[in-house]
Order: sequence, then C-alpha cells, then structure tokens
Amino acid sequence: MRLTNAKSVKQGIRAVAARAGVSTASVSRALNNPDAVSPSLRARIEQAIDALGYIPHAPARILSSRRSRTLGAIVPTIDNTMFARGIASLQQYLSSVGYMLFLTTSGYDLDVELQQARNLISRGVDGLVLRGDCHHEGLRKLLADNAVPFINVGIYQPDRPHPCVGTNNEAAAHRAAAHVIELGHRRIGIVSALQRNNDRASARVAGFRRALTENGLELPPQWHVEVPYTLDDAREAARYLLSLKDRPTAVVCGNDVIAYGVLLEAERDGFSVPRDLSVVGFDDLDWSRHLRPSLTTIHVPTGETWQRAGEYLVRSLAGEQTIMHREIDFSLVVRESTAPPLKS
Amino acid sequence: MRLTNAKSVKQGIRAVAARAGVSTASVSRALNNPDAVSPSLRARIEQAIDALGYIPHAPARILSSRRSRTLGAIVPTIDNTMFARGIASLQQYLSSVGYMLFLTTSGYDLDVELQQARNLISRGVDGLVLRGDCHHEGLRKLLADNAVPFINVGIYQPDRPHPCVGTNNEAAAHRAAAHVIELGHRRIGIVSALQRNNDRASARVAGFRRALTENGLELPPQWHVEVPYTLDDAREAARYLLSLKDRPTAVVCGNDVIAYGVLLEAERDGFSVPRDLSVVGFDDLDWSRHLRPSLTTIHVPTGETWQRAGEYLVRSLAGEQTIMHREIDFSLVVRESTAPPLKS
DNA sequence: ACGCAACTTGAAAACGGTTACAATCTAAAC
DNA sequence: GTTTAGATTGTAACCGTTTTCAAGTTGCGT
Repeated sequence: MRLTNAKSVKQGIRAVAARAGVSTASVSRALNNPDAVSPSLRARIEQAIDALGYIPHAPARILSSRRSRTLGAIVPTIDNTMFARGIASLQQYLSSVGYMLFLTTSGYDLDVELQQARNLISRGVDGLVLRGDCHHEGLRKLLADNAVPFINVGIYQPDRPHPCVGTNNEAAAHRAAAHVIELGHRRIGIVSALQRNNDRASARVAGFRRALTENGLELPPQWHVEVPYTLDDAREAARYLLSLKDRPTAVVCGNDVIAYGVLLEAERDGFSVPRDLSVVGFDDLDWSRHLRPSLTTIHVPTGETWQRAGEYLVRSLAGEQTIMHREIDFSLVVRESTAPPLKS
Repeated sequence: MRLTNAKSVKQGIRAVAARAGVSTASVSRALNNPDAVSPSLRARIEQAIDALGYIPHAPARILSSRRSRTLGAIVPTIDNTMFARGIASLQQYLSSVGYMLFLTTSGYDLDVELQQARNLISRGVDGLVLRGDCHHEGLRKLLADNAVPFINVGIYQPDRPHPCVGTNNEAAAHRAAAHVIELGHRRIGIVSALQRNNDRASARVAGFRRALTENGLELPPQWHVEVPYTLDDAREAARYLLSLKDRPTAVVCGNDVIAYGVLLEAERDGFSVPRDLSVVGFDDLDWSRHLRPSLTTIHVPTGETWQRAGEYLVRSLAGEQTIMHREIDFSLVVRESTAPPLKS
C-alpha cells in the first residue's frame, strides 16, 4: 500500500515545508546550514518543525548526502575496563562534535572483526576505529576498496603506513621490567595476556624480554606464562610460578588484572608482597591504588588515547591534515608492590 | 555533478543486477528472501555479488523498507561493570539474530537521555532499551508519538504499564538487610548510591529501610550516606561512619563497589571484617569472591537480564506476543564479610 | 490441447532527504 | 536608470534499496 495522498503529506521534510509554506530545499538548508536562509524564513520553518515534532530521518539523509557523521569502532570486548573507558571517552568526544558511534565487538576473533567491519561499512560509517594493527588479510582490502578511513588504537607504530595512536607498549613494558631489575632482581617471571591476535600483549612481552636480555638475564621457559584476562586464570598462573622450587623473586604482568591475581594468590599462599615477591602491573586501573599492597604499574592515559583517535578521524573527514602516528606517553607509577629482593 | 553514465553502473545493486543479467528486484530478493528466487538465478547473483565485493547499503535499505534491524540502548554510563556486562550480553544476542545495537550514554542526565533518544529515533532504530523507569516527561511522549517500542531494564515493576525486565531491587535489598538482621545485628548503617534519577538505587534503599522498619530497628540519619560510584567516595563514607562514636555494627551497601570501599577503609582504620563490622554488597562483581575477606552480596544475573530485554523487543517487532513484565531472580551469596555482631 | 494455479521474474514507483541549477529578488555601482 | 554581483528561494533529479503489480513460465488435471 504505497498510495500517497497528494493533498496532505503526513510526515517528513515535505510536511514541514508545506506547513511553513516553503520548499523542502529551504527546510533542508535551515537544518544543515542555517546561515543560508533568511531569518524570517528560518523562524517560520523552526516553528513548523516543532509544531509537527519533526525528526529528520538520518538514513535518508545519509543516502542522499553520502555522509553519516557516524564512526564505527570494533573492540575485542567491552567487558574490560580499559576498553570501556576508552569507548566512553571516544563516545563523549564524538557526541561533542555531532558524531555518533557504532560500537561492535570481535571477541579477539579476526574473522568476526572482518565481518563486523563489513557490517559497519554497510551501515555507512564515515570511518573506523580499530584496536591494534593485528587484522584479517581481507580487512585492509575491504577498507581500501571502500575508501574508508580508519585508525589503529592502543599501539604506536611509526614505521607502519597506517595511522595509529597509542602508547609504545614495548617501551613501557621495558620500563616496567627495568624497574625491578634496578631494584636488584635477577630472577624475573612474566605473566602475560594471551598473545594470539593481540599485538598489544605481544609488544609488552617483547619489551619485558628485551629488558631481561639487555641485562644479561635468562628467562627459563617455565617462568613465562600466558593467561586469559581473568582473576582466576591469573591466580592459577601465580600458584604455578610460586610452586616452582626454583622460583622468580619478581613477576612482571601483562596487565593489572593479571597482577591483581598474582598479588591475591601470593598472599593466599603465604608469600608476602613485596618482601618475598615483587609484582608489577600494566594499565593502572582504579584498584591498583586501593589494593593492599598497592600495585606498582604502568599508567596509560586510555581516555586521551581514544579521544585522539576520534579527533584524527573527524579531522581527516573534515579535510584537515593531521598526524598519522601519535604517541601517547606512559609513566611508571611506583607503589608498594615492588622492593629489592631479599638478600640470600 | 550528478551525471550518471547510463552505460556502466559502477556500484550498488544495479551493478550486481547488470553483471548477473537480472533485475534489481531479483538481487534484492536473493539477498532478503533467497527462497523466492530460483537456484540458478541465485547462483548467478551470488557469483556477481562477490565478484564485485558488493556490500548492501543499509541506509538505503532502511529508507525503503522502514525497518533497520537495529536497536538503540541508552545507559547512564558504560564505565560501570554492570552496564558493560549487560551491554555485552545484549549485543551478543542481537548480533546472533541479525540485529545491530546503537549504544549511547546519558550520564544519569534525563535531558541528555531524551536527546539521545531523539537521536536514536532519528537514526531509525526499531526499538529502544532504556535503563530503569525514571525518564524525562518528554521521553514517553516521544516514544508514543513515533510508535517506538521500548523496554525498561534493571527493574521490575509489574504494576506499571510499560514493559520491563529485571530483578526486584527492593526485595533483593530487603533480603540483604534481613541477612544481617538474622545474624543478630541491630545497629545497621546504609551506604547507598546516589538516588537522584536512579530508581534502582532508590528501590534498594527502600528495601533496606523496610527490612529495618519491619524489625523495629531505627535508622539514625547519620547512618545513611549516599555516595557516587567510586571506591574513593565509598571509602570516605566508611571513614565517616566508623568515626561516629555511636557506630553501626553492620553496613549494607547499594552496590559492590561501595562495599569494596567500605571493606578497604574498615581494614585500613583497624577494624576487622567481619569481627568488628559486617558488610553486605549488591551485584556480585568478580572481585567479590576474590577479596579477603570475600564479600557477602546479592547476585544479579545481569547478562540474562539484558539479553531478555533484547529478546522482548525482537519478538515484539516480529509480531509475537511476549510477557511485558519479566522478573529476574536474585540470590543472596553469603561469604566471609558477614558474621554475628560481637557480644557487648 | 486447454485452462488454471503456482511460481519466477522484471518494471517502476516509492522511501525521505540533499543539492545542482535555475529563477528571482535585492542593493550597490556605474 | 541600468547593470550586475550577491543573496535567497524553488524545482526537480538523484541517493540505493524494497516492494507492488503485472507479465511471463511452468506443471498438471482434464
């Protein structure tokens, strides 16, 4: 039933135009570029708009203008404080400049990420925010074919041809490991996040290892454990490390949640932190200051990082020239969980 | 420059149709209702589709079909584990049934919520997921005027005319308070979340108070403190409560984060939990099991709640009849943070 | 062979906006 | 008093789909 009563247009921009006695073009202009229409007309139009409770139909607008003022973001999971914070900042920024955000999750699965990207492009997003630079083969092609601007967040890779914004995870991890080495530790274990499809986790491990190597320290295979992002898994890893007869005196962790697990388990197994074991985290979540002992960790300004990602895309879309590779500073926050090793 | 070269259509469904030697109608059918086109045609079309890397243009589809297979959700903040979990579940469910989610945040501001709703409706969402039943006057009107289905999540109000799904916060809070009363406590304090524009927080306070009243217990004004959703604020509240010369022997908290703050601060001030102070939380976040002492709290199946909200809307949109008011069970999880009061 | 129902397919009109272009109307410059 | 540049407004084509309707096929009972 597509009959349209020519006499009375019930809704849409045409109804507004009819009521205000102007053309649809003028209504459109009054909405998108108010300065282009005379004050008197504008007044009539605005009056008609809220008399009718008119709400512009975004899809039609997108179809016609070929711009959606919408960005898409694909994160591995929203159920991770770091991503939640980042997304919150990004969204807040975008909303402040009149953009919207389409958020999807990939669950660390590259195929899913590709699928979601297709989905978002189909949806007409103007640009894409991606986590890291570890993507499906087809994703780059997809982005190139459809000329969709994008940026990789959470990593810093000045040598790569793709835009990115984030901290240098390798350097930050190096700093974390250097800290315990400076304290005098020579027996250092690593509990990292899963490295598969996670370049951030990998970079951190690389940084840890480089620090060890540079200082002539060995890393026995059993001193490096990978665990999922949960307290339970981290605790299990800690239990394993602490049960070794030849055990490390310090543990550097791929993120704060892992560090919390190590802290909790160490205490539960009768080890005193930092006396018997030094622990370093990475991310500086809220809990790190509050725990007892409080956690020495790497502080990363997540909110700023994601906001800058949004800025980059919005500016690019506005035709402005912007920096492709932006490094976000980290800092080592020394708290109670690290100390020199016991003299033996 | 809107000239269209009639000879060669570069993109879109027409390009696919041309390449497959069929009409656009058939391509559309092959995409939306494959059974309606013969296998041979379908094969030709599918071949053309991935030869061209064709991606349907959702806005055009929405414009034409008047359905977006997209839902909108407005939460106060994404930076709260409960909401993050809920949204994750909702999104996962929606994605499994071919829907997408538009997520926005209101920051507990009803005006912003209204604005976001307008935004989402403009975007063409088929339905809206809202947090609670505490909304702006104009929001109901907006939803009614535009015939947008919606559901209130996180509360249970069988008497209201609006659909909702969630736990009965009042009853759950009552259960929490009853627990410490059963243990023998007579001096019970409340540290709640901010009640303003937050019916969930209010319902919990109401439940706490009813339990006290029913058992003939007084609640001196200074024993009820409201705090924002942060560890720091909760700690400050705890410090205050514990500094009173006439202080409670048990504290029931509006959520787990508040309870963590109370736990941490009590310990820091030299009080032993649960010996000197019993603490009850609400939500059962991850940390509750891991803390020492572990936290007695109310378990709420957040994921299920939000998924059911999605189910309700999707089913409604499919024309199915569904329950308007669904109650989600809670349970009291007794752990180490509660015990009978010291005999005095 | 024929009629008829059931199934496939295509042509073309929406869907609700934007915007190129033309038309009209100013007011300043000559 | 003309021109004319500039500002304002309207007309109508177009954005990329879906969907109605009609037309063309096919299979089957008679």
